[in-house]
Amino acid sequence: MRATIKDVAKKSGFSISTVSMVVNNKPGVSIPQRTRDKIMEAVRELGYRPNRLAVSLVTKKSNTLGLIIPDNSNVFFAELSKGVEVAARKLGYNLIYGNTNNKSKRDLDYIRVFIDRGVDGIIFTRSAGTDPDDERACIDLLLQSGVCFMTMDRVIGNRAIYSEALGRMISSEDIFSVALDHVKGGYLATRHLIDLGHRRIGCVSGPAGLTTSDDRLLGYQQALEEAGIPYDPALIFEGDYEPGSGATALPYLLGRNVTAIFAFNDMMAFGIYREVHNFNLSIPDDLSVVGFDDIFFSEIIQPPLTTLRQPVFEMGTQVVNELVDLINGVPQGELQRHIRFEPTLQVRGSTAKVRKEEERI
Amino acid sequence: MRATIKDVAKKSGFSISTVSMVVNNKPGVSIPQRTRDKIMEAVRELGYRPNRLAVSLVTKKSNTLGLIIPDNSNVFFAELSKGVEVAARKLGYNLIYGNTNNKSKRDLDYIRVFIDRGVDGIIFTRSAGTDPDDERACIDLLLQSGVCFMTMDRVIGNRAIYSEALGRMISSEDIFSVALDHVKGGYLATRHLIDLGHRRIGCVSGPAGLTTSDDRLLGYQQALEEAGIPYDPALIFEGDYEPGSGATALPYLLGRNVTAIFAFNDMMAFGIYREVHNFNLSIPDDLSVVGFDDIFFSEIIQPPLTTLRQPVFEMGTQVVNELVDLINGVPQGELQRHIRFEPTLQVRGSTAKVRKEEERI
DNA sequence: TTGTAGGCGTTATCAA
DNA sequence: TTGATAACGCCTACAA
Repeated sequence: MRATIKDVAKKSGFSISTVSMVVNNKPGVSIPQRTRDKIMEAVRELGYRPNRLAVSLVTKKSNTLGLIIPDNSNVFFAELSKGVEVAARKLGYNLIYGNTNNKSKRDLDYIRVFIDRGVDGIIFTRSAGTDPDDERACIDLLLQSGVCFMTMDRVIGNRAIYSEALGRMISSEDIFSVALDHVKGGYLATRHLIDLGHRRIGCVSGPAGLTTSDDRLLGYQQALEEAGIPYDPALIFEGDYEPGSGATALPYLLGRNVTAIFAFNDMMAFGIYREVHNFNLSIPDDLSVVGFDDIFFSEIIQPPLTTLRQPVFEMGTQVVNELVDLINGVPQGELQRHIRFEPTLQVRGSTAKVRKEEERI
Repeated sequence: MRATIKDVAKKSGFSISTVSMVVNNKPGVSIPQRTRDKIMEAVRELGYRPNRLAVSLVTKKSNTLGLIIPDNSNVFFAELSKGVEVAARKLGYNLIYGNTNNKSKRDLDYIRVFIDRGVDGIIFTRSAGTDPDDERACIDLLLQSGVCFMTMDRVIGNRAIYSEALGRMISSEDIFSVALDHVKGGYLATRHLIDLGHRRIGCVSGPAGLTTSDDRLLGYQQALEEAGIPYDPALIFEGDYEPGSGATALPYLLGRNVTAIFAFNDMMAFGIYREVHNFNLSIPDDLSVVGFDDIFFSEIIQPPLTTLRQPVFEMGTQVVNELVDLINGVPQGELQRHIRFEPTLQVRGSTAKVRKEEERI
């Protein structure tokens, strides 16, 4: 069995409280070096380490942050988590992950698990699951429990949601967030294609309801409008951010004579890459493709993917900093409720000028 | 503040113990439906959920498994984790992750965190960190603490390590493991290249000391020997399983006139893909490449990568099953200490017959 | 400087 | 069928 503070007390000949003070280096109390040495020796010999469960139970602090991400196997999230982890560590927090595989039920599960296990704060990137009840349940749980939390990447609170915990509709003021300016990203991607002469630009969007998708679509529409190109909803194929839906979208969009496709993330763009061979087409000669995220593979794939870079590391750092401020009770006035980052367009080989004969279409 | 069992007791008019019994559905005690209803109503109204910290403190069970993985951004581990997570869920366990970024100090950190927070079991895939002291410290901590644990993928215990906890050298019998038959994988990869006529086959290995690398190298040597090709250590470039080292290895190996490269994982193979353009060479015409892991991208990259497939999902499932058996005290005789899976060669477009003029070399 | 005692939120034992 | 009460391992006033 593992040594407890009692064992250390017994072995060293001092009382439990003295041991506790020494072990935790309590400031303000002066304990003779000799006592300290004796106690620490006992600690070493017994291999004593405080039971965090017990400590948290009484201190109500765990020095642990919970991170909920929707899809571990999307490199974008993996890289985002890295930023979070490094920042958390730097501030002395441990990080525990929950991966929901985009199931909204698991969002709820993990929030529960984290709260019940006393994390100090939660970083929440919601799943793409479509059940609105689950979404409401999540934020209600979060709000009601009183844990500090930040939403990341996929923002919550821009849709009309009634919160029981609040007893009113949720506003964007209730929920802090760190994310990219997705509208701008969508705009830049589309604008780039328009500049290359494309006019029939298809989209493989993400699930409707996710800000990452809705906002990018908004940016797409803005760019079209600016260029005087009418918006055609038939050119939007709703994907799910996984490669398969990129592949599915391809024949649909080709059937609508698009000359370029804006995939709302790189994974789906890869799905298009994989599928495009079956149509005997080549990127970018026959079809331009723009992705989103700029994950590692986008650079090495052939042709290298034109895409929008997200400053993942910085974003990860920011959520943690903001969250920890929140935890430490920094006055809300000094906190930025919504932090937005700028996407940058990485032009690579997957986009090219539209071909002359296609321009006529 | 969050509602406690006391609040429920007060509100419902019953005692704490009765509430506890009802909430936990204690078998064996018969409590009138009317009592149950009243209590459950109070539970609902107060939104009561037991504090898991307190529960774990007394039950010594947390229903949580800790998973330590070395590199979140390597899709292979992401997919492996998925299998683990699904299996854990199926058995009613929650899973918390720790990502070490291949820093051996963090292995230690996470093991501590997990133990101190009372996980029921740990699945440990060690980092590639090279400090042997850390490695020893890890297993000593694990062994000494008495938590159930399994090593996964990267096996521990095949090297000579002295354990203080055990008071003797560690043998492979002390540590359970689930992994691929890496020797066989190395053999199959090399054999495939030999069958294509290659005789100067370079390797980009993983860090020496990791079984995944050492074993694959062994397989490589076996295949060479079988074919009567002398083993040339100069053809082995020690990588770190990250893409960059694939890129670094390329000029080194090309300088040694290899006609094929066996990269010990797909990530490094991608590094080679990225770099190969700078040498005006093409895969597979000028250079055959074999990877290892068969992650998603290997199929869509051009040319598609010949690689060794690991049954990640099954492996994830197995570790969990085995670990939970361990936790439940299944007699050790009924447990398989070391479970090995078979790799399968996926032949794709990155390997081809060696060119005639090169065969002479 | 050190020890005693109370409490954190539960479960479990044993009476009533 | 229910309710005290003693743990669990630790921290923290408050006393000594």
